[in-house]
Amino acid sequence: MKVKPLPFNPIFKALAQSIVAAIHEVYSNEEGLDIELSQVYSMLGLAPNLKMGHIAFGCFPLAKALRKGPPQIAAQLKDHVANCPLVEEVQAQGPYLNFFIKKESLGELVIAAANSHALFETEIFDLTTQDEKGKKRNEKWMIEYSQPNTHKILHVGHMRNLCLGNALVRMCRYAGIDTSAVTYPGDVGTHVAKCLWYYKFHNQEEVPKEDKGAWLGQMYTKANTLLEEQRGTDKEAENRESLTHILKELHDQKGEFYDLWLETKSWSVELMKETYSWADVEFDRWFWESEVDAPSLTYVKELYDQGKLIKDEGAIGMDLSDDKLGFCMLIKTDGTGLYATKDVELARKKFKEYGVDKNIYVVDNRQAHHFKQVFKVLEKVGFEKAKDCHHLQYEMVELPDGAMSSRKGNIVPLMELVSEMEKTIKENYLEKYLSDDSDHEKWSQEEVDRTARMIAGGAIKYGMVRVDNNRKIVFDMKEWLKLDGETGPYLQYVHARIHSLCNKLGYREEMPVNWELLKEESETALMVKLMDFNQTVATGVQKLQTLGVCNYLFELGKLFNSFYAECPIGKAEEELKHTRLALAHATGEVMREGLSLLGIEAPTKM
RNA sequence: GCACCCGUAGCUCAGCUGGAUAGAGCACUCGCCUUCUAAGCGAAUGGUCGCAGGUUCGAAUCCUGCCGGGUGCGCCA
Repeated sequence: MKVKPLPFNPIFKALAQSIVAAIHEVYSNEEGLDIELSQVYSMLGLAPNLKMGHIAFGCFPLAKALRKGPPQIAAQLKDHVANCPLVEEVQAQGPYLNFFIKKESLGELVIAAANSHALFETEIFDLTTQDEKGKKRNEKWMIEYSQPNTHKILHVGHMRNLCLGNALVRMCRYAGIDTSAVTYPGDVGTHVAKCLWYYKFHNQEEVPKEDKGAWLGQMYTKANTLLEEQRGTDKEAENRESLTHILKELHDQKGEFYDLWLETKSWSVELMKETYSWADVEFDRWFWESEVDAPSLTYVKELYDQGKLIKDEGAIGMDLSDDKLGFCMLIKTDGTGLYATKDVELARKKFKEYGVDKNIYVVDNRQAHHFKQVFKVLEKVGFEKAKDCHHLQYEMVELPDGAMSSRKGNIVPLMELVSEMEKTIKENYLEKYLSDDSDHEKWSQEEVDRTARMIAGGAIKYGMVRVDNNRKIVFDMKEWLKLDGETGPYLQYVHARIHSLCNKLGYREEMPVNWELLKEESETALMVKLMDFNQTVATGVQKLQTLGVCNYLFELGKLFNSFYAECPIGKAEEELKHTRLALAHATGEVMREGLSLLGIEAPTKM
C-alpha cells in the first residue's frame, strides 16, 4: 500500500538517531555513505530474547556501503551509540547491536503513554497525499466487504469476510486513514427468481412471524432441490419459462413478482442487519446490485459504441488475451449484463461518490480472475483510478466434509453457531455466577447473557481472523466450542482479570510509581511487548492482514499471564504495587484497544 | 493445458521484503488454587521446514524444476 511508516515509536526513533549520528562519527571519511534515519528506523526490531537485549539492530545492510563485515561495524559503533539517553547498555553481539533500554524510558514512553491513551493517538503513518491544488490531506480508502445475497441464508462462511473486513476497517481507521466501509449485497439475479418461484408455486408453509430471512433462505435451497429433481422431466421447460417471466418482471420493476421481491428482500435485509448488529459492523454505504444493474448496461453500451469493446459470438466484451486474462464478457447474447458488467459500473460509482485514493475489495479468492478482468477493462477504457483498485482475496471456510453451499443447503447458519456457543459458555463457565455460592460474586441473568454474547463473539471473530488470508478454515463445531489456548476468550480473560485487579486494588493514573523497581524478566518482557503495539498495527495495515495483530495480542496475553503468576501485586510493597498495577493496567488498555481493532469487545469480568 | 493459492511437530497454525538456537496452540505426561479470576501458570515430549537443484558469507524465507492438495479460466454470481 502507498502509505509510508513514520518513525512514531519514540524509543526506536531515539535509537535510530543515535545510530545515524554514530555512523557519521565513526565513518566520516568513508565513501558512499548515505544512510537515512527512516532507513535505520525500519531496520530496528525486537531482540529474540531479553538476555540478548530489548531492541536489536542488525548491521548487515551497512556492510556493503562500508565494505566491512557486519560484526566489525557493530563493534565499532557500539561505544558511540551508548550515550543515547534512553539506553541503559549496548552490546555488540556478532553482527548485531543490542540495546537495553532504561526502565525509566520504557515506563514513561510505553506504560504511562498507554495509561493516558497517548499511545493510541500517535500518528503511525505518513498519510498525507496532495490534492489537485497541491494541498495536503489524509489518504481516503474504501473497503468493500460483505457481499451477501438476499433470499439466501447467512452462514459461518460469510463470517470470515465480515470479520476480516470489519477488522481491516478498524485497523485502517486506527492508523489514521480516512476509511469508508461499504457493502454490496446481491439482491437481483437467478437466485432471487428461483426463491420467488418456489415460494409462489410450491411452498405450503406459513410465513413465520420471526426469522423470516432464514426461512426465506430455506425456500431458496428447496427451490434448487426441486428444480434439480424436475430436470429432464416435462416440467423443465415450464420451470424455465416461469423463471424467465419472474426475471423479466424484476427487470421491468412491475408486476406481482416485483412486489413480492420488495417484500421478501426486506426479510433478508432484516437478517443482514441483525447479523451486522451482532458483529458490531456498520456500513457507510450499501451499494445494491439492483442499483448498478441498469446503469452498468448503459455505460457498457456506450463503450461499445465508442469502439472500445468487441462483439464475439453474439456477445459483447473485451479481449484481454494479450494480458492472459481471456475474454471479459460484458453483455450476453440476450442483451443482459453480468457480474463483471456491474462491477465495472460500481467501481466508477465508488470513485465518483467518495473520491477515494484506494478502493479495496474483500472478496474470496475464487473471484481473483474476475477482478483482474474488471480492473483491466477499466484500465483499458481509460479509467485512471483502475490502478487504485485492489482485490484482497482470502480462502474459503469449509466444513469437514467439503465446501459449504446454500444451494445444496449443507451450511451452518451463523445464528446457530452463535446460540450454540453462548449455550456452551453459560453452561461451562457462567452459570456458577447465578447461584448464591459464597465463592463468587452474584451476577444478574442479564449480565450473564451479555457476557456470554461478548465471549461467543470473541471466539468466533478471533477464529475467523487469526489465520492467514490465504489459508483455508475448516469449520468444526466441536473445535470451535473449545475456548482455551489461542482463542478470543483467552485474550478477553486477560482483560477481565486486569480489570478486576485494578478495581480491587484501586488503580489510579496518578499513583506514584518507580519504574526502576520493575526488575523481573516477566515485567521487562511485558513492557517491551507493549512498546511494539503500534508497529504491529502499522504492519497489519500495510499488508492488509489481521493475523499479525492476533499473534501480537496472544503473545501479549501470555506474557501478562506469566507476569500475573510470577509477580504478586496486592501483596507487594506500596511503591512496587503501584508500579506493577500501572503495568497491568497498561496491558489491559492495549488489550482492549487491540481487541477492538478486531471488532471484539473486552468484558470487564468473566 | 494455462493461471493463482497451500504443503513447517500426531492435529491446527505462526515464522516467508534472506540473518542470532525453527516457535505457538491442541493432544499426551508431570507439577501448581489457605495468596490479586485455574477460561490460568510452570516443566517434559515432539520437526529430513513436500522433494531436488540454484543464488548467497548465510535459505523455512529468494529463483527454477518436480510431486501432492485446492481454486479459477466466455453467456452463473
